[in-house]
Amino acid sequence: MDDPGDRRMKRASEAREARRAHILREATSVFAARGYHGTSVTDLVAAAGVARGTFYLYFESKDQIFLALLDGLLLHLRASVRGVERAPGAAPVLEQLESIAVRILQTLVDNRPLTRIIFREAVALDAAVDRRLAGFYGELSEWVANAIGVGQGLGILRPSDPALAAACVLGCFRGVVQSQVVEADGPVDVEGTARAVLDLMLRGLGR
Amino acid sequence: MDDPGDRRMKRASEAREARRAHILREATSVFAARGYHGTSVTDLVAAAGVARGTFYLYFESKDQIFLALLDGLLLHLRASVRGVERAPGAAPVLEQLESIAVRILQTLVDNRPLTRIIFREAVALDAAVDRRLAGFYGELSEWVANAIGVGQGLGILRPSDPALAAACVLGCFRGVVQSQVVEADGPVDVEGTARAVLDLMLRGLGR
Amino acid sequence: MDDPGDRRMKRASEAREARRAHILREATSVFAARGYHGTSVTDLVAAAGVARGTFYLYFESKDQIFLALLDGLLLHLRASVRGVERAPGAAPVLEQLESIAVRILQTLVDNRPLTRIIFREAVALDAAVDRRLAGFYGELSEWVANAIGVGQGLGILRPSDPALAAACVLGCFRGVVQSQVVEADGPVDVEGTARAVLDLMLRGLGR
Amino acid sequence: MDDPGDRRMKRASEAREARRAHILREATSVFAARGYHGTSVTDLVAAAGVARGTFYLYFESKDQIFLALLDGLLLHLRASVRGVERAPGAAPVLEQLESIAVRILQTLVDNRPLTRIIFREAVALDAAVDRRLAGFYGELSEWVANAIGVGQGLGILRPSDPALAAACVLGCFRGVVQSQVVEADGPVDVEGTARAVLDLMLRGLGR
DNA sequence: TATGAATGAGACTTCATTCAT
DNA sequence: CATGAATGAAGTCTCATTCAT
Repeated sequence: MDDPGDRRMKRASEAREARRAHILREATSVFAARGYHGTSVTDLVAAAGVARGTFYLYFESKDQIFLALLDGLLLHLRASVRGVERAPGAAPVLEQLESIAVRILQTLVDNRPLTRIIFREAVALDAAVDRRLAGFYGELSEWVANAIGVGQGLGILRPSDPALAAACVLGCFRGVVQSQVVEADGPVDVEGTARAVLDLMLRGLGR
Repeated sequence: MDDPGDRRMKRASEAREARRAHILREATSVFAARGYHGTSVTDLVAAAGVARGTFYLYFESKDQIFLALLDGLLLHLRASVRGVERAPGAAPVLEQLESIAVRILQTLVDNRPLTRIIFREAVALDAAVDRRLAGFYGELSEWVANAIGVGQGLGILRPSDPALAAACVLGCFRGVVQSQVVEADGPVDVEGTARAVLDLMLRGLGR
Repeated sequence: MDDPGDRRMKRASEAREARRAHILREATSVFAARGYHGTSVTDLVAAAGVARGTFYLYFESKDQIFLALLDGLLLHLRASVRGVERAPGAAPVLEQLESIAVRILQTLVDNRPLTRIIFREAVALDAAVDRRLAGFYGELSEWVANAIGVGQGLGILRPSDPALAAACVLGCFRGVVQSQVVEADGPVDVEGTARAVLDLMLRGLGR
Repeated sequence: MDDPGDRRMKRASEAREARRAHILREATSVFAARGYHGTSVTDLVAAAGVARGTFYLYFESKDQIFLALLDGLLLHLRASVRGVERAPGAAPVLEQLESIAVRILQTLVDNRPLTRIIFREAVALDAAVDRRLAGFYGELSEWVANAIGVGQGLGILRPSDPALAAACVLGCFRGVVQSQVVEADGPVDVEGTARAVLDLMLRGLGR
């Protein structure tokens, strides 16, 4: 243990990781500002302050760095979504839902540039990106549909097609994120917004 | 009348219009299949079976043909959105809303390939296209927010931030279109879906 | 004689000639205003008010109409250049030279647009144009060199290399035309200028 | 000093300069052979033996490489034109004029291909090129007219319109260059020609 | 590992010329 | 003869990626 060769390798590997992270971070801003198609590799290397060749030492292609960016956000988002606990002593269901909504919204606010990229460029960039996003969205839909189903089973929610309802809920959420996070530029009242949206979805506009 | 010169001109003009329509129609498929950025003028002329130069006889540029496509859809959509009538003897408000929702949904279903492009590539296509889409979305948001405000004034809807509610409603609708029209490939129960979404938005998931 | 067929053919031929002349005349202005390369066939047909196809009924190509224009000017110029008469009773040699200079200058002034084209576009447009202009210039050089040789033989001019002197004389003339006819836009004192140039060439700047 | 980084940078910079010069040199031949308008970027890269993109690494456009070529020549020519010194002890005025003429002629002979292009394509190449050439010609005219004015003031030259005389002188010179440098292909007796032209311009053909 | 010059496929657009009507 | 829509070769320029140093 403590072999100098290992140490050197470890340090080198850390340096490598740091550089990769640096390029990725800078790329986020550039992609957010200019869009995927509006960004050239020249822009990316200029922002990161590295040579063109260096870029390809860390990322296979322009597609791949975009994919890496995307994966970073998806990782955060996945961590924000947790199953609703029904064990005795667990927090009330509504509180749980609210805290999930808050966490997701917070993650998106914290990663505003990245969120903008994804919301603006949508899909159709690349088959790989497509699959990634579609996959995540699919998971999310399923999770929401499932949660709705459970709620209906518990008698908390009224009967309706869970898949359609999930599409509605996600779309609604998406719409709010679009207007508050993507288009607007100011601070977001994460908790208030999450609560308002949930309230709207649960009780509707009517009465 | 019945001057042969006139007749010839009329026929020429018709032929011109037909050819333009043909190129436009083929372009829709190509754009839908390959995306806006993935489509080159070469693809467009190959699909339409005309020479490169011919394309430019009918459209100024790749941007312009896409804009023409988009404008066609926006025209239909705008026509689908009408103010709610409150004159005595007018149809009940809910029915009116439903019929608006049905018309919009139907238009999107009727123009599925184009709808797919727009939903998939979202914004960030082109400055001009961007402005067009953003403008339409802005109008729509305003219209919905306004309608909600009116509803609240009439005591039909409960109080809430109309802008946020509008973002929710549009997002919700968008989410449903995404899942039923863009991602799915089968026939859509336009009326049923519209009714279900409206019901959801008005009464919520709860109870 | 006076066969109606002949008459019809003649009239048709005249009409044809008139139309050709019309296109040619309009082309002169366009070429003068935009240059050879800056002029498209579209410009030419627009100026003449005929269809694209019609243009090709009268001229083989864009090159050929330019050549035709050129030939028109060269025809005029050639007519202006005559041998110096030495027969007893002929006008004094100097007077003859002056009148030649005046005639050439006048022709160029009368055909200002065309003159501009030739002076500005020079050569290198097309092998045919090249040969035409080079041929005319060669003839002119030879004629001037010959005249100088004759003058030297008569003891009117001092000895010098006639070819070099001819290049000088023509160049000098060309320079004056460039500044007075091509670049300037006002009226030209043809006689005064011709006399001044001749005087300069014969007696020099010195003393 | 002698930092390897510096050395590498210097070598790279030299290599860059060399390559640029190489492309420029080859371009001269191509332009001379095919004319400005007859030359495509494809021709230029083929002649230089570099890839399409490489060309644009060194020159902004076809216009710009031609401008660079032209600027090189104009630099030389401008350097050849100096004011006539009248300080006591300066060389006699005539000798000074002769040496200016010799230097200009020599520069043109040394850059025969480029001289040919400019004389053959004349103006109307490109707006920027046009302005450059017209500017230089204007300067030259002014300089000559001014020199003639001075000569007239000193009583060395006889009275005449300096502008017209300048046009004559430049045209004359131009004519000689055209016949000896542009059209002919053999060696040029630079000194003899310059002396002969000056003599002709000063003393005229007459007597 | 880092660099950045070089590459070349491919994008968009123009325009002289043809040909069916 | 007249027309003008159609053609397609050719032109300019960009940019993701490679590779010798």
